[in-house]
Amino acid sequence: MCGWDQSYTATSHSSAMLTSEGAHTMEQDDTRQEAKMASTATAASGSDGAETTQADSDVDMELDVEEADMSRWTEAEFEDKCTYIVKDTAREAGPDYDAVTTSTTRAEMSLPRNLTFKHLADGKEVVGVCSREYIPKGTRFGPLVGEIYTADSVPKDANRKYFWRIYANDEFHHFVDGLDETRSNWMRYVNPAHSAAEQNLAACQNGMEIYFYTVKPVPAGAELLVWYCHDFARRLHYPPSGELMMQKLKQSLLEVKQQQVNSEERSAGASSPSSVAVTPNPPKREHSVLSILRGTPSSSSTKREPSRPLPTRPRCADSPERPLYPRALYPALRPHHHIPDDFLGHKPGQIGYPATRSPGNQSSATPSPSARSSPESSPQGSPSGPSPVSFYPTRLGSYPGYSPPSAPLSSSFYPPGAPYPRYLLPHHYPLPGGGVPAVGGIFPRMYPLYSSLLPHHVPLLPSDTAGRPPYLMPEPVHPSSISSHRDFLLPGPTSAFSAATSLKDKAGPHHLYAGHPHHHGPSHAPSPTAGTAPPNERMPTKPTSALLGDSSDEEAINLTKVKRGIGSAGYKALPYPLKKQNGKIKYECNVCSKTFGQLSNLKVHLRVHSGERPFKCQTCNKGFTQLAHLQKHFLVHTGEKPHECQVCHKRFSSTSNLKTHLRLHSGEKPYHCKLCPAKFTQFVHLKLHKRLHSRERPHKCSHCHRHYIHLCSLRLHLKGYCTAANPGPGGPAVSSQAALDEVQRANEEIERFDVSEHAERLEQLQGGMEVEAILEKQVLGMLWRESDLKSSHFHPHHKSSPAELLSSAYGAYDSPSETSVIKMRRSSPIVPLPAHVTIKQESEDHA
DNA sequence: CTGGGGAGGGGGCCC
DNA sequence: AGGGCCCCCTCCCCA
Repeated sequence: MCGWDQSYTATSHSSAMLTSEGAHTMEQDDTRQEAKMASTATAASGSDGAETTQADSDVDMELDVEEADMSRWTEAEFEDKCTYIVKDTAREAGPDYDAVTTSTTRAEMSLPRNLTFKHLADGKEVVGVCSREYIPKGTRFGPLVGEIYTADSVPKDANRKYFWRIYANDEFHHFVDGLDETRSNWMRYVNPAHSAAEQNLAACQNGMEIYFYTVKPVPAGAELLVWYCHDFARRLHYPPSGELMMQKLKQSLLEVKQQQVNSEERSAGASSPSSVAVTPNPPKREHSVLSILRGTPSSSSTKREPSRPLPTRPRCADSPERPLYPRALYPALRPHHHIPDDFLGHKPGQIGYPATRSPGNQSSATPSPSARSSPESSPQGSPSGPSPVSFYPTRLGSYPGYSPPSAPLSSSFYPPGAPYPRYLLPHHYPLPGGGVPAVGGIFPRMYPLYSSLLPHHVPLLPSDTAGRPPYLMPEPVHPSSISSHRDFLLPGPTSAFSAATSLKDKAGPHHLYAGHPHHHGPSHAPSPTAGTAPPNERMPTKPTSALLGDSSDEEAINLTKVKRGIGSAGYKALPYPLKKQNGKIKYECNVCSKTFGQLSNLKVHLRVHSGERPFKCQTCNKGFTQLAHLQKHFLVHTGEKPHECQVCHKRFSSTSNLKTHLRLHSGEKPYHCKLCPAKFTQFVHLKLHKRLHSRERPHKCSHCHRHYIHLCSLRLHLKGYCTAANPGPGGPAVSSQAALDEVQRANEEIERFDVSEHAERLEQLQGGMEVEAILEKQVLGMLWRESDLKSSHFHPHHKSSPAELLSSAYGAYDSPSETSVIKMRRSSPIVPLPAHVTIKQESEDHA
């Protein structure tokens, strides 16, 4: 497949000089096509395989996506099963757009809107990519964009930090270089995952492109951290996780240390730090190391580029034992650099390799940690900071050097112009002449530890590749044959992973009234002022597809559906999980698990998660998820109020508001306060009212959560109505559910009493056990009576509540006579209601 | 603080 | 499958 090739630290790929990595001819496009075909075939066999019913496929697929361990997925499975596609934000300028036209690079501009960059605290430098919103599992980002190099076209001074290898038929095909921010996309900024736990993206090669798939839901604000998918790692002989990688690295370091000892014994001609990395005449030991590591003679490997079997990773398939990141080690080049003993002394990982192996000039494919700025993964130190040893604490347990420092990032951490040389790791495969390639891509940014262990501030210079014939790719090539399905990706205004609606639906924002902010062009005609045109001229009627094909805003689409749409034979899986509830098929939302009886409802619902608002108001440019909402909204501008109250002839713009209004006439107040008799016509009013009851309640029950304003209330509660405490004498039995219900009701009544003026007055008048005894008696009496009256639940007449009883015990009951000195502020909490009135009980008990 | 209205969002049902 | 319509709920503003 491909890899993060990182061998050189040159600042750009401008040079046409061929690198040492190969003097081979470039793969032909048809090869890529073959690769894609092969990939497709693999996908078919790796996922659904045999014929299944559609329903089965759907369910299976969804189960796969939701529950499957994606770490075991093949790249084909990722391609087939992932549900969402997030496309890059389209470039604002033309194809020649670059940093000249704006201070923002293309790479930054390409960031999907559901993502955000992580910057250094004091700078603009991008050090990572975070999610802006929840991103569901199974979302695909990509493809990776960058300069395309074949083995022959790689500039000799190319900085390989951001190199990714594209393979065709298990043979190297070309590089995608994300180094140049004006030619790459945002994916270059994604940091590598240091562990499987933190990994939320899996890098895959689908066709001839690199994609990142979410392997777990990514909550808003979380940093995207990528690691190779299983296939990817396996083919590169990389560990399947960051942890294992670190084990490898550690072990490599051990070997490095050994080699260093050996080299120092026999070689006194150590190169200077700067020259070491590019020493054209590598020490002999490197040769042997390479041979050991690769299981092939380094001499041969140095002459071939990955596209050929010899030097490429695929070629290493015969030596599975090969260290995964041997190339990350090049201590021999830096005889004096120090490798912390505590680190080196660390027990090697399980995936070991012969200790005699020497890292030599091999470099690691691990990404640099440049973007790791989070507290948990921030890069260590700065080029001029403390020693690497001190920079890498032991946070990662067995990978001490791996853990990020607690020290905050400094802008100097990533010197401009110097693409994180400090964190560059040697490339995996050997270079001719033993040069030390800088690592790049994601991995080079991944292991600060590594670089920290390298000679201090030694820039990793390009290996000696002079003399190679220059080869220039005409343009970054994105094998179109591979990503043909992307042609079906259509704009989605705001979302990164819009639902898998139909292509038609995905064709673009239904942009009737105003230009979408992200759309550019003629469609952006100024919208008329509200009310200046007849409503029927501007009233939203139907979504248009005027912007169909304008992918500028498209960031997501249902991958599965797209595939089906392009005729992927045999693929029947739906992008939506199917569930059966009461014998009916339900469509379940991948994000929130909400189910819908109709697929169209789910599709509309998915806009909630995706943020897609296809229906735009031309007047105010506000977007809506549904046309009906836009239509309703439009009344704001027209002033139209189609709904009239038949009682007072007042008009309303919506039926909902009319209905609320009608309660004023009917007297219906469906929202009742549980703690007092207050009732409201609108729920929001009840909510506001409830704040009144949230005042301090100093008398807390030591057995349960209840707390009261008045001590007498607490005492009453403790008299036997605290289910957490032993029921007191006379207290209700709590052994049955019915009894529990009784107690619950009693406690509710006590609470009502507590917040009532009765409690206030009673506590002032007297108090003590005598009062409580009376109150309790009344409560018990209420409960018994209530029990007796259960059969006549809809007793038309007033039914005494505990609070009333409590009050009446002191003559405070606010009976119609209203003679008592203590009156309830309002009427009784329980009042007869018209049969047609629905009481909307509060669902939650509150303070 | 209460009460009324405006506006928007989500979802169900039917065509 | 998609669109249309409707309802319910919620939030906000203001008197």
